[in-house]
Amino acid sequence: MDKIAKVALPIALGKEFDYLYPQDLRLTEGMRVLVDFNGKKVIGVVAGMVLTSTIKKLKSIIKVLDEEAVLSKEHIRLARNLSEFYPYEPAEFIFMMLPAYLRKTRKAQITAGIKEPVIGLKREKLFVKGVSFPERYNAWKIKVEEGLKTGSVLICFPQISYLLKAKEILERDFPASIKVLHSRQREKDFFLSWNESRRRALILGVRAAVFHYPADLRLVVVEQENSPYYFQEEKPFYHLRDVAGMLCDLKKVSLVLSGDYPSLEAYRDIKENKMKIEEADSQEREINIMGLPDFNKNKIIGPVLTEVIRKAVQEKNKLVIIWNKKGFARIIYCSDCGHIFTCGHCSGYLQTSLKEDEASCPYCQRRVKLESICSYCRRGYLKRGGFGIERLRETLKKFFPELCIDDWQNRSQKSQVVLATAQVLSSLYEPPVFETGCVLDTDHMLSRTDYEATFDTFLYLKKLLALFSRQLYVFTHNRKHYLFRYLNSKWKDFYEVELGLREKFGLAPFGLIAKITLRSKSENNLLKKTQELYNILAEKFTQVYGPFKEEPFKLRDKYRYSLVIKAERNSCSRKAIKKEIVSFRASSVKMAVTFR
DNA sequence: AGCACGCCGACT
DNA sequence: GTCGGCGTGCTC
Repeated sequence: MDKIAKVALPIALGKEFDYLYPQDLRLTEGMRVLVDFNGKKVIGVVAGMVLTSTIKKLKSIIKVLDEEAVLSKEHIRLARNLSEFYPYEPAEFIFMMLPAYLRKTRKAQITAGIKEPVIGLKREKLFVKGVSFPERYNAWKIKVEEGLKTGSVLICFPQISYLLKAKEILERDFPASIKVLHSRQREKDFFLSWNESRRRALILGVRAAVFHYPADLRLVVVEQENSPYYFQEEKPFYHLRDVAGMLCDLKKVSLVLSGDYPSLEAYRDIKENKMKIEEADSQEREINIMGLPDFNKNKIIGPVLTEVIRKAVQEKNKLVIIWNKKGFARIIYCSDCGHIFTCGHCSGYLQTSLKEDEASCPYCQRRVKLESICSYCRRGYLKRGGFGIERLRETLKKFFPELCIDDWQNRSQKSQVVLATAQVLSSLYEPPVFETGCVLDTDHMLSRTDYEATFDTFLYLKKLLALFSRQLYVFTHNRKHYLFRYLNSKWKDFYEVELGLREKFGLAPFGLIAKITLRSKSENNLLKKTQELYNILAEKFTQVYGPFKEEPFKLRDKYRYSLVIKAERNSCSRKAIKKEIVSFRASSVKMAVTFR
């Protein structure tokens, strides 16, 4: 008698497929198999075994690729839980859990994962708040030590550079057990590291490492929990915070969130006593808010900035000016017809760097040679508009020819004024190197139209504050914005206000915001389809908004519209939205959904 | 998802 | 008449 395996395939289909296998074959869940699917040989992962099937003509498994299960039953459980939470199929998550090296028909010696019995493990959810990584690390280091006594510990970092910096510190305390998992490793190296991390390891990983956890996991630490890098920006969209939470619930192990400030999601959990907080902070310093007169909104360099620079130089303070706009000019336009140039494949404006006669598209990174006359009207010449950081530096040099002004990358002992974009934030794990900071682009951040703009600006300014040993100046034309009322009070005061607003308007972390983005090469067809979907959704949900043009509207030759559903934040809404998305099929239109 | 099949309008 | 775009159904 043959038995039947339920096989997950690397195809976004809402079900697993049944295949026969001989009874005497040693086959378990989590093993890779080669099967014939629709006339093609594909790799699948056994997601379950059954004795009967409703399908009459079953095919047999061609070949079993592993002797040892690559994934545990629990991994498959987690994939199933995730597919309840997010609008994707278990198979998509199962294949994310597989190291890329094993997505091909490679024979691999896999270490058996061990699942030691856990006796009386006390479980906790904790937020550790501290200004710098060393400060926070000192607070949760003991928990890592404890975890490693009986099993493995996973620490997630927002970026690879951050991970590598932290590794230097962690190596001093745990020299033997560190394994690293990130996307810049070669397939084979990642696989080897993954294989070695299957027992008694301290795993340092980035976002996706959460899917590669070992069976003997005892603790998950999410370092710098408020980082936007923890949200995966492409399909399947997910947030590490959610996945880590689900993983820890499933494995019944502790979760430590670590950061300078909590996300609003984490803060809500703290407030509702679902999570404890430990504050390792030293005293907070003040941010100097420099209100600017309204009449010269377009001038970046005015009397207030000039005064701040003069004062810093006089007091021999090193000054960093932050302006988060790359390059030289932000737009290129014709002096005669006024046409603003795009790359032709996206609707975003081309930008230039000082040195080049080339411009580049901020969305698709395509480089375009600039002609001397306008290719549209053939009359005008090309003009450069807007301020990128390179142009700001050139202008400042004209104002202060006697000063040594450098870019962040080229800073030296001699630099008196340094110009930087938000890249300075990636040096957050280092102690402050400059005395004074000066943020010029706060208004740009605040003018973003999404509801997270104020909160993001708060974090942006607080993070910048931590970089400077003496003071931080923030320039704004918008002095009356509620952010500035709370910037220097207790951080919780701002969180309370922000949380109150989110609750009032049904936004995250209270309401559920689903954004459905549709894209297609044909603009008319796309709008028609988007409206069709709107009508379907409007029947099922009370709050449906759109169609909205995405920014940029055209990206890599595809136009993009989005619809937004506001619903209650529960699994019921998630399921209902997922159901509608799956059943709406339109050829030539691609869809993606994000939950916030 | 990928592919085959069938319908229909456009164009040599 | 035939080419191609698009909707529909199916894959164990």
